[in-house]
Amino acid sequence: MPDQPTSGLLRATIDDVAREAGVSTATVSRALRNHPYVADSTKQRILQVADQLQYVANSNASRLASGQSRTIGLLAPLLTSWYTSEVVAGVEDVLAHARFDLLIGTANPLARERMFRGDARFHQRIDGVILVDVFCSEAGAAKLADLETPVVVLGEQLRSITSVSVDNERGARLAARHLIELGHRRLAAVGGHAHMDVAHNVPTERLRGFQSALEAAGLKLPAQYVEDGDFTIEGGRTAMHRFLALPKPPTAVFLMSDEMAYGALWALREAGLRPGVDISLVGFDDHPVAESVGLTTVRQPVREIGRLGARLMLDTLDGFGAVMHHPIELTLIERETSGPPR
Amino acid sequence: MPDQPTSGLLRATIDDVAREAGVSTATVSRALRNHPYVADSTKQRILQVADQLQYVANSNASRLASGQSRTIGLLAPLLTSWYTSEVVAGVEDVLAHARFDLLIGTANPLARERMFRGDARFHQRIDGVILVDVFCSEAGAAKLADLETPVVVLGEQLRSITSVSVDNERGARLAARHLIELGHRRLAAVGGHAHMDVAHNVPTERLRGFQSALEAAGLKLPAQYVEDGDFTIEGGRTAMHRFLALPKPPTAVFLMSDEMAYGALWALREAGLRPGVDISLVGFDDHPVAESVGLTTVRQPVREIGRLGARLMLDTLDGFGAVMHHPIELTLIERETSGPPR
DNA sequence: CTGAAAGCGCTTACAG
DNA sequence: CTGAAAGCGCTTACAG
Repeated sequence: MPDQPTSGLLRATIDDVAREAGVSTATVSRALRNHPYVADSTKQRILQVADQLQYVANSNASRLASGQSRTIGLLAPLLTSWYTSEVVAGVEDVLAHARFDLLIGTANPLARERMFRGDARFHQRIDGVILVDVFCSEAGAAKLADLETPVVVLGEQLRSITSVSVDNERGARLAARHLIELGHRRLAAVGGHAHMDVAHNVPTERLRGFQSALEAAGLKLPAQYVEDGDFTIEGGRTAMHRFLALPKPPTAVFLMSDEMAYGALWALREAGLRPGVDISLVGFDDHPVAESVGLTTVRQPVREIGRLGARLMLDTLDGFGAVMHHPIELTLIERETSGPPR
Repeated sequence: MPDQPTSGLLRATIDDVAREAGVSTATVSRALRNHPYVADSTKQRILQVADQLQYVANSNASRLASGQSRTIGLLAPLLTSWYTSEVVAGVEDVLAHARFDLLIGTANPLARERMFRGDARFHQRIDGVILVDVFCSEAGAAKLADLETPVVVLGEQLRSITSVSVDNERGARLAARHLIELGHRRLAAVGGHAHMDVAHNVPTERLRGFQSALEAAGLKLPAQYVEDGDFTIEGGRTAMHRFLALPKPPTAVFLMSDEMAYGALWALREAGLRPGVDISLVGFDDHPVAESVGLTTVRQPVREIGRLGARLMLDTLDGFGAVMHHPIELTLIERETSGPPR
């Protein structure tokens, strides 16, 4: 039976450990946080007593005393999308293990403004900020780099800030080339976020990549073959219906998210058309449901992106890790919704 | 320009507000937290100064001083499922607005044991616990009710503990009756979690309801018409393939989650069978993708369940809210995967 | 209705 | 390598 210097119902405090180990609380504090200059024998004894008493430092007290919040802020334009939830899950996972809290906020214009301005009251509560799909560009990144608060950007490649992103142009090219190789000549693309006040580089880059692959094959992308699908199922459905209503509909469509592709699949069913036979579809993400509907798609390891982002933030706070860009691999997964044109 | 008694870069503290308003910090603390016995004029002045200084209490300090952690624990057997993520999103939403933290844990046997035992060290860090789909039964609930820590149970109807749940038997009956009315006589069911060490009432209740509806119609549910789909896409696919391999396959299948239904849809496509024509399918949840694949399903407002659970917890902590069960409405959504048998 | 003061449980210069 | 002590920013009996 472990000794219980206080009532069995109360959590052990640092004083309990200090008393039991016959040292001061300062030494306990140092020993438990691996500070240098603690005699090895002392440290061993403290560790043992702490373990015996099942001592865990009160995080409110240690944060108050140290002035470190151990809290990371995360800003994203859309919190409810599958993509963002996955990223957040990855971030949360790593942060929780490091005993950091996560403060999530929407990247509305006000929050962005505060970020770029380096609003002290905003920063004082957090040790660092992770930006998910918040369009910065090099100009904004330069300002961010000037702040006292460490920033990690997810979804965009930046020079002056630690960032992790996929090569969107390449992903779109993968999709386009696949369809071109199958023999398609009339290709269309569905993006989104054109209406959002928060600028978004993702659809822009993907469209550029898609376009460049078409051009390389001597093909054109007419304006009526580009639609805004709002990155939602419903948006993808509407976009596909628009294509189908065209005098000369495309034979293949690239949708910049799997969710939009589900909407397109829905539209095809409504029109009595067979995906991969009458019209080919390629998505982007490899969402959990994609495999079951046979969707050909460009896979990106979303949760991994979140995990890596969190780790980079932790490294930065530890003083490790230089500012650099971390590219993430993209893979084309061929399934049943893409096939040769009729 | 607002006065800045301290450097513009530092967050205002309660002392700044007290000095500026010409009162003591005790009065500021009371005024800001709506305590009684603060003169109205004093309160107004303090509120104004606080607003001007953009004062926000340091939560570490207030939690340390008050001894209240303002943290709710959440335990669930499976954290990565869509269902749990939705519940958590609902809980988090309400809790964040109330400035409560959420501590998420897996409901593994150890954690459960600590719960039921009322382990002090576990409870000392949280103000309350929300249990999501952790099987308790009345016996376990009675023990939980004895703890000092408030508990809210989600997913099971209990007498001695505040709980919110859907009527699983009724939901399954809705699905069965719909299929029977369409003319089906050979009905099958896919559940899951039979192998989990954490007992699970959900599939049990749904199976019971399904069975009772069949019996009421003079039908039987043979053992080979019941499969464990593990509540995953892959599990649903495997289960459906087993049914199809039977000498006399069912003409309609009830899957206890939409994700399993996606797997069943996949299996049908692999077998060249048309859902709603060759075989009818009914799911459970109304997952975001369900509508786009035309899945007939029993809708439950999952995020709402999480929201309500969190609100009940907050009410309990405030001393409001009696122990009671809160039932949630279930609706059958008829779509294209269900139709008359061939 | 209000204030002086103790205390929450840690961390961290400072001195030894 | 170690300890005494101040301090982090609040809350809350206690006294008035």
